[in-house]
Amino acid sequence: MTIQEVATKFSVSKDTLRYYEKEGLVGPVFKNDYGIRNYSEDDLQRIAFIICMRSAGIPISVLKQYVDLYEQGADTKEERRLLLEQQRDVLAEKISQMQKAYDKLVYKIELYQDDKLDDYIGGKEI
Amino acid sequence: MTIQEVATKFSVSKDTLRYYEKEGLVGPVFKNDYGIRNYSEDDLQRIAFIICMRSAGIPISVLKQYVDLYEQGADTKEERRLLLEQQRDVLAEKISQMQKAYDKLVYKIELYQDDKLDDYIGGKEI
DNA sequence: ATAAACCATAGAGTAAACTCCAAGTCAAGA
DNA sequence: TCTTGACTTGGAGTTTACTCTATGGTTTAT
Repeated sequence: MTIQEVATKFSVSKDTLRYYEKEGLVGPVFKNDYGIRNYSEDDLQRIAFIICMRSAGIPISVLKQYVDLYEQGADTKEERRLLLEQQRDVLAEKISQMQKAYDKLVYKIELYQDDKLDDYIGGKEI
Repeated sequence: MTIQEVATKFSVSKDTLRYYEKEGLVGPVFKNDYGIRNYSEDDLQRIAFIICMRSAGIPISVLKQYVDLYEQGADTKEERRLLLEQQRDVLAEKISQMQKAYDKLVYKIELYQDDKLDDYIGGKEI
């Protein structure tokens, strides 16, 4: 699969794919005699994982750590599990924060619909 | 309330509070003869709102827009409600993305607990 | 055979949101 | 009185994650 196809499939730019590879999150992807990338099924699965985690805001540095552990082999399983558990907890916290903000927004929108909101600068409810 | 007290109350840095003020999200906060800030109750409510929205990832530019509309008075109510509705939808989408990533993490952790994960580089399941 | 349309690399540039620094003012305690 | 510590400002610096640019090679259609 060419870089353009992968980029389209995952709705990211080709630059981003090359950037992830340079950072060691993906690949190294196989290249033909002219240096053109040809993504394998395994590459695609890795990319899917990375993009999913990135879309949730998990930093590249953490994903890089995980990938590095993975490439060190079975000895690091425990460490990898721990890392995933930490990130799961971070995500849970973030989701709860966003839910709070969401609820506040919904409440505020209701106030607007009921025309119950202050109109003036410095009012209690912005 | 002094800047230090506010910073402690909301677990942000004093620099961040001054930065928000410079960007026009908050205040202008009242200053005494020596230029020292004294935050009012209204300032605190505004700060609570801003920090809640920021913690959910809503950009400063969008919050600035909202604040600006607010300060233009009652004529902008409709526009403000629309803006909030848009941000509510953006948040909903983000929460769903993060939930997906969370579920994937939980599943992966289960695999680790059951020792069902590939150990080798390039394996299907990273 | 030449231009269009891909691909490549290295490295510079960008945007967002802080975060830090230098230089200075003021108030209180030893 | 002098030092310590909290505050001020303007502006520079940092981090993260891309994104773009310049330059150049390869295939394909006219």
